[in-house]
Amino acid sequence: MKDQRQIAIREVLSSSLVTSQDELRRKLRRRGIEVTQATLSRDIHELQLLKGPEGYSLPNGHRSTAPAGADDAPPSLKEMIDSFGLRVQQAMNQVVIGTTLGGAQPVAAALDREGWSEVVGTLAGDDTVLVICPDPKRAGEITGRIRRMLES
Amino acid sequence: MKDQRQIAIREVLSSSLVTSQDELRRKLRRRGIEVTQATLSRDIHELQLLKGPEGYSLPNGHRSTAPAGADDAPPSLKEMIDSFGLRVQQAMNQVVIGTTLGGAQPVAAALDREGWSEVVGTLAGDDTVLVICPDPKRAGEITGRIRRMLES
DNA sequence: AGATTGGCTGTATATTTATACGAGCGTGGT
DNA sequence: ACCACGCTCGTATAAATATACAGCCAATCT
Repeated sequence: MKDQRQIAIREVLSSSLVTSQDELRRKLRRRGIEVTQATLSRDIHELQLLKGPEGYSLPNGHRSTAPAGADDAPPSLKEMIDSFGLRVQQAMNQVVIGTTLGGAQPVAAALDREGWSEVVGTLAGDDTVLVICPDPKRAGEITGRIRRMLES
Repeated sequence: MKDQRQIAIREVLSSSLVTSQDELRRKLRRRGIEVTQATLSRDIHELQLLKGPEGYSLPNGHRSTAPAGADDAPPSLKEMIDSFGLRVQQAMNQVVIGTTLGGAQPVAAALDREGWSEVVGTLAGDDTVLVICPDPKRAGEITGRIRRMLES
């Protein structure tokens, strides 16, 4: 019942414009599927459909957030540094974090997530994260904070 | 007023999870922007933001409509900033441009294409472009120019 | 100047969506 | 058989979002 209905929903959406759940309900009824708006709300949630000014649409290939599967809390910076961090060093207003191979991206992402005001932006390669701070003073602040995580 | 607010909205969304317009309203208030839910509804419509089970998200750069003119002139920096740009900030002789995920590469490419003399080089990650300038003064020049594009 | 137009916003409210709760049903255990 | 559990769904309603309407302001026209 449910599976078939959800397939039908995707079919309807891929071929016509739907701007409300009630409209979707009417279109499904023409296909012989009769349900309430509440059920559609739940289906839409499960299918991870998106609603924009142009109505509902199928989940956009590129998930901007998580790969949808495992929904845990995102790992903290501390955990990332523990797992991947190797060394930190400051250079003027920049901080360079050395990581294990492949660890730079996750560390940079976790760093961004912290939302620290001393961080203007981060760039990650394969095993190096470059952190840009407004000035040397705040770069020092960040360096210390990360070094402390490394050493804990 | 409106332009600045809409930029702030994109920034908030790119860095935190927002599941309702009222939540967005509170987060904007912490940034000193105070508006009503009704206005946000209109902004969200104009920005073509999408809402899914995971909250609001930025439109996925690539407009689905009309894959028509595939090979036109390469997109201008202005267009790239409009599509992907979130924020600009200067740090000494560097300029950091925050973009939507995946937007850094195209923005950096467009920036290179401009051939500005104040730009020594660019580096792009996933959502951050680092622009290196000869000195702070010229970095300020670039920052202003890009900020103006953001706010248009 | 006074009138007119258009953009932006808030208020109030209509419309749409999400959810608390409970009923119905099939499965597996005792 | 009986019960417990889990899943699906509808009803009723809470919560969230969109919009009709009006006020305000600045720019432009007569």
